Amino acid sequence: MPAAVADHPYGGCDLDQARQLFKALADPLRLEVVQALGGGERCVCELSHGLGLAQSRLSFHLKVMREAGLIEAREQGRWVYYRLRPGALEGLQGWLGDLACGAATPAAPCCP
Amino acid sequence: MPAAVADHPYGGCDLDQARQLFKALADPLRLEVVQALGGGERCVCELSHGLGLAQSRLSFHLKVMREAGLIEAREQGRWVYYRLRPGALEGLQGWLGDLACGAATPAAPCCP
DNA sequence: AACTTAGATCAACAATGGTTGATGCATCAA
DNA sequence: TTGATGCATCAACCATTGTTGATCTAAGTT
Repeated sequence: MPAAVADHPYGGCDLDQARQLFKALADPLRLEVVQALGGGERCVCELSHGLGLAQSRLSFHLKVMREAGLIEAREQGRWVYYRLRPGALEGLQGWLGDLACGAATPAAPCCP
Repeated sequence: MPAAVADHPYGGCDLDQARQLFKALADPLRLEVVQALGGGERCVCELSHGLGLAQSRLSFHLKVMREAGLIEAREQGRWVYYRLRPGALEGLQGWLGDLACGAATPAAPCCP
């Protein structure tokens, strides 16, 4: 089997980073949160009210996304504001771009 | 809460499609397969030998990815060749791009 | 100091997802 | 037609994730 794709031709994040980010994005509730954060920074109570979520449930998912490096928090007094980590999105886009490069090559016949 | 992100400003796939693709990418084994397919079309036996996987296990993951629209199959005689669906990768890149647009906006103070 | 509110964390439970070995169904070769 | 090979599918089991309600801490308020 020929080599697949070089490691980071134009700036995609590494395999494990990508996996964690994909996992963080692989949940409907988290995607809603991510979409909300796509409009800019939001505080937890805003997200919780806006999406109608139990606080504990939201907090759990925020943690998952934070630990994956998808979002980051800014504490201010009694509130915590979350935002998307721009590097994360770029990293994933890059990773996907890296991947797409060679993907159109047809297979050599398998076992001729 | 202000509106988040418009539905498809420049060609990202829709929310549910994105979720399925992210889920399909959120597994280490599947990522290895995807990376292999990044080098072009491969037949199942090639993948199975190349990655040292039990046939049943590989077949399971190929199905997950196929059903998510991430890869597609081409049958030829006794073999089945898989490749990445280019639209899938572009769709995700677009979705991520859509998202990144407004993400830098700072939050209005939450409950002033 | 006593009270309230934002948010994190925890423990118990529920649900989803992945692995393994067996079986089935085509296709090709002899 | 018989036998072998490539791949999909199934059922049973195991592992990882998500949910819920309770509890905890740190700011703010009065």
